[in-house]
Amino acid sequence: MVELDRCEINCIHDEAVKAVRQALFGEDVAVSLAELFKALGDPTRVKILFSLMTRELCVCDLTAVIGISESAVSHQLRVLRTLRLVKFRREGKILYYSLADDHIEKLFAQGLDHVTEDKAEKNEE
Amino acid sequence: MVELDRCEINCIHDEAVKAVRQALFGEDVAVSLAELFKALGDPTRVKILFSLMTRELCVCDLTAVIGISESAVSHQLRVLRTLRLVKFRREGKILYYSLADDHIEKLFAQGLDHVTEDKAEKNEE
DNA sequence: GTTATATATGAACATCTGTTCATATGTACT
DNA sequence: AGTACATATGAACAGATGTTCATATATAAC
Repeated sequence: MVELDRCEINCIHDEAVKAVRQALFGEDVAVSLAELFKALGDPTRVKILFSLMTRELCVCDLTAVIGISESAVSHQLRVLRTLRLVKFRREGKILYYSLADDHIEKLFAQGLDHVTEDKAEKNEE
Repeated sequence: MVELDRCEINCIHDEAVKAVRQALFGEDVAVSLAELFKALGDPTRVKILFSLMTRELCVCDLTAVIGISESAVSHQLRVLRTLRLVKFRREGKILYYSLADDHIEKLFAQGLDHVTEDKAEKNEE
């Protein structure tokens, strides 16, 4: 947190700023949160996660479901693994991926809520 | 949806793929969801939104709270506005921004859940 | 050991993203 | 009209991101 005791500009509501700054979580939390959402912020990864909401799948299955290269899927799975959004179990040569926990489903549900509500609101496109 | 009647590779679980493909939402929904999450996937925007969870603030306030340039804040507010995550009201020259609806708070709550749970799990860093 | 299959990974490259800087818009006041 | 202030916006540029291609693992079967 950069401690700016007073900003040059003068339209500032001092008490509000002070209060909010105190309520604001730390830089690390903001970054972690952003990383999580960023991981969810790609169509390919959204499809992967949504696919895994139905059942566990191997990399090949995901390739077939989503329709992109195995390498691309694998790379994206790594991102999701790093952020603990998916886990996997090995069975011979095949790796079965599944969702790491149920947070993702709840996040998706909330997200879909917002998206569909938007669609209804603007009523077009 | 690209209709690939059969993939060349042969580790595929046909029924699973078929079932998941049918359950999978359309390309447009995936993209919309990804766009929403992508908007939440940046530390600056996370801070802006979290700040607005406390109370409505003008651009200057946000600049002071977060500690980045007014222009940067303004650009990010545009992103958030476009995705209907924030709204604003004018009072003279000052624009007061606030959260567009309560979805964001719920999304943040879920996200924080995941992040803090992760932290506890790996128990380090 | 070799070969085949399933997946992972590194490098390369084009595209996207966020900030900065300069400039424009809109509102209030004189 | 003009000036000042709050915010928006466009261009530019560095850094991040996602895919492809080639190559490397890991397991199974021979």
